[in-house]
Amino acid sequence: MAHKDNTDERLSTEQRIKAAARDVFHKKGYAATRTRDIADAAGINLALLNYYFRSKEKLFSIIMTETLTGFVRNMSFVLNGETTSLEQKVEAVAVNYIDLILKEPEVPTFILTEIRSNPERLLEKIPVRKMLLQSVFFRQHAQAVSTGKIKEPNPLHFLMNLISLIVFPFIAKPMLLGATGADPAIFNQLMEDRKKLIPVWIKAMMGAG
Amino acid sequence: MAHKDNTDERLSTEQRIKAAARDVFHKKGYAATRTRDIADAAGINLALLNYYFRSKEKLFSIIMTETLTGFVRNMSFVLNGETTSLEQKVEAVAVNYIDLILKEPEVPTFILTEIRSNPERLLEKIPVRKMLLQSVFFRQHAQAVSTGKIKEPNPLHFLMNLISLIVFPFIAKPMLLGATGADPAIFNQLMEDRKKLIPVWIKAMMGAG
DNA sequence: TTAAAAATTAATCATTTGATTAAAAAAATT
DNA sequence: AATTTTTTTAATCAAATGATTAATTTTTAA
Repeated sequence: MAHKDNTDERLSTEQRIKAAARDVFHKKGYAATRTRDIADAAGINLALLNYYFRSKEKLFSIIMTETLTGFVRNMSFVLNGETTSLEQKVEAVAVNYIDLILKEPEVPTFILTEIRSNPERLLEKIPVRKMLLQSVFFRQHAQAVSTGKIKEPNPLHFLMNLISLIVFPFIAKPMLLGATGADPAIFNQLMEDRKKLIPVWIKAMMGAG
Repeated sequence: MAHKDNTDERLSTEQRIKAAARDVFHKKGYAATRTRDIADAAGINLALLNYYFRSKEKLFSIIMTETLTGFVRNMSFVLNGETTSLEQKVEAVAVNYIDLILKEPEVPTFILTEIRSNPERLLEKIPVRKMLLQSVFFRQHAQAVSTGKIKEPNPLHFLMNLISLIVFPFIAKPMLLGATGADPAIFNQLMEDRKKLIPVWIKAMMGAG
């Protein structure tokens, strides 16, 4: 039986395959990915992929779970901070997520397109519901509404707006670059700017109505 | 040689195939689509697909072009209206696009994910650049900035914010429904609400800074 | 009504693709 | 050093998939 211990050799090969799989899956999605592409990217024989991970499906499942948890973990942590204000949460989410996505720009599109093809199976991997509906964030939002500091009573609009402003530009990046002729460096600078702009915008818009 | 004339029969079959292809491609994307799925959905023999459209690739290209132009045409028209104000343009874009997407909710994700795999080839099909950079919208934005009515000087932020607030919720729909447990009817109502909310929000946020 | 053209189908091909197998090489254990 | 276990590879399989072909049916035209 293979991989029980943790020799450097074994781990290194397995990790190389996972890293390659991550790259290729993120860039092309499950359906367009060929296991041979992953093997080539990892510099290993195709059979090794199945030796370590049994199947494309299983390998994908691992990558997806890790990718999802990586993206949800931080959000969950921020939204449930007991000592931070609503404003501070908005600032933290904006900065953390833009930084995170700048490092791996393909992840948002990857997640959203793969969820399209199998919503239930992917979402069951993560307890998003409880994390969200009973979050400190939602409590604080209700409080701010009752005080009159926030006009829009539905917290989903608030959260959707925040995530939309953060994430969508990355999803639309190819279109934006194609449409404007701007180069990627300019795009990155725009996203950097938004780390400070989005909290200001959110504050202004959610107080309005 | 086939299809020269326009008998109802021929047109009807060709249109059936196109309609089916549209459905399947929109729902699953190019890579995950099987030509047999399209044939089944259209109720025709697989060979007929190639008889009329030569190849999966060519059929896809037709669908993609039609889908893209359908989505860009209206935007272009609104953004270049000479007689409408900036505010009116924002209102029109919000209403038109939310209505459009409510009718075909899979299209935004379809476009954005397919553009990822081939940005140049897909964007060359449409003259977005000129339409955008020399638009009346951009002119009016610059004017509003110089007047001080709008704080953010970069029109890309303005446009990105507007499109983000409109489109992203549809892309994130599966995730949103999974995360909240809400049903699709509630989602649609939220989107309906946003037709009026987004212009208010945009006004408030872009005047801030 | 008959002949030609167009549309449709069943059968089949060739390639791609995920996966397996059997053998070889490398590493670990005794 | 010898043996067992683990890792790696080349070769191959079987199923899926896009596409074609040759024959059949339907429609159009003469």
